[in-house]
Amino acid sequence: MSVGLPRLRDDADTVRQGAIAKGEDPARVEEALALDRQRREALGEADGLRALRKTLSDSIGSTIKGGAAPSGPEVADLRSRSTALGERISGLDAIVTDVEARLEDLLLQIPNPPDADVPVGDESASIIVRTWGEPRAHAGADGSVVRPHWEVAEALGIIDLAAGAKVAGSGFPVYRGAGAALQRSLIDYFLDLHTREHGFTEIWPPALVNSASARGTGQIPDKEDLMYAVTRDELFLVPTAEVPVTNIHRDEIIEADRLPIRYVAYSPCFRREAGAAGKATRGILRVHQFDKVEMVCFERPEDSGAVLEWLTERAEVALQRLGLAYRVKLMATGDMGFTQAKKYDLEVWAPGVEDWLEVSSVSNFRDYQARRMNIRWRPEPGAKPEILHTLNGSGLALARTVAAILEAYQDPDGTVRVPDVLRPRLGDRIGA
RNA sequence: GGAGAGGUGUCCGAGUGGUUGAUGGUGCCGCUCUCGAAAAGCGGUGUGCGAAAGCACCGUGGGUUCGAAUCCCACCCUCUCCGCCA
Repeated sequence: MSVGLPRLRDDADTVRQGAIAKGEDPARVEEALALDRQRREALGEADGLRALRKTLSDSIGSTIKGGAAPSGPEVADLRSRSTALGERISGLDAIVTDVEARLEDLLLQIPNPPDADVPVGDESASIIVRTWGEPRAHAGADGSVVRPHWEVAEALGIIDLAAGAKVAGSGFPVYRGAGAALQRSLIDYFLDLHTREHGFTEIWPPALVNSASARGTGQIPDKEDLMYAVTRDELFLVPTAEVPVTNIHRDEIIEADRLPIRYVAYSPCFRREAGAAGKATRGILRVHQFDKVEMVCFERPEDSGAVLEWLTERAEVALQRLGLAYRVKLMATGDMGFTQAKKYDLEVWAPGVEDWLEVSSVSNFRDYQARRMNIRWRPEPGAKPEILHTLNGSGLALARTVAAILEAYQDPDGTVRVPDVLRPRLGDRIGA
């Protein structure tokens, strides 16, 4: 992903301000502009020399055809001049290659400027834009308390962390019985919701991707440590379905009548999450493998702003149908990451751990991601292709949603009521 | 995993070292003809960089050469047959 060179040249100030707002170094903008000038200079000179060489080579051809001896003095002279040009050209090419590599590297370090309506500041500047539902209190009127999901799950025998640790390692939960069925049901319910009611096309993607795809969505180079790698085959386990699904259209030109393209995909997600254990990682709050249904949109540039709102609402519908209280947070510049122009997080209330858990992140990348992947569209037949806009959002991530269900639907006797929409699939109660 | 065939423009398909960015067909756009359509005819029609001239791009990356879509090497992918498996 990267900021486009034309924008960098024409609108350097916005890019610079955006970098500052996101806490990145704005000096990279000037460095990139300088490298861009260097590149164009060397490229221009090399192109001129190439044109000259082409003329010379052509005249060698026509001289020989005209009857001159291929090894005669006339031809030999042309040849040596052409060789000399070739040497100068390869010298310039080496410069261009080097400058381009440095430029590309530098562009990767310039963040996507945030939209104008994104609050500037660190985490504390993020805004809760709305809240839905009534958060259940941790303690009931009768003095009972809602237990954290790992206690409930263990008592019911539906999540077995120890078994997962034995067969794979810490952070790889085993779901058992009704727990496993709950996973399957949620995936199935979310996919049905988004395909039947929201018009998405279902995709079942590969769970491993090659390095070109990992590069396309920006996991390489900056977030490479996040992924599990199968080095023997140069493949990576997907950290999110965003990676395989967005890459479907890498290096394509899409005709206008095919837009928008909206995919929804389930995939397991694998994340190394090298980091500390603690309160935020207990139970299944932060694991190495979890399941997620992801929505990915390819849009006309003029639509992406409105589609971000729409996409956020699609994720909200999933939480509403499950009857889980949640809040929508508009992320501030310092809290939103490198590649997004605007991002909402959905946080569900978990009364057992007494915390809001992030279960969905919905982002508009504008042209940043699509440029990196070279995904374009043609506004009209015959028109010049333009970079399109991409967005994605979880709809939803399972592990934390499951944690919220186990806590919000918990009864004092230790059993868990099944949310209405899942009852046709699961029955009325887990643990009864 | 083994053997063979092949990767060229929207698609099909020519092209084995010198005006080939690439013949031809097809698709698409425009015009002519027609009441209209079809048919027919004529013209146009790739992408990137560049202010432009121009340069680059024939799976990818190297190499040979004055000059490579064309020759050499490595890799990737697709298809067919065999093997193996869910």
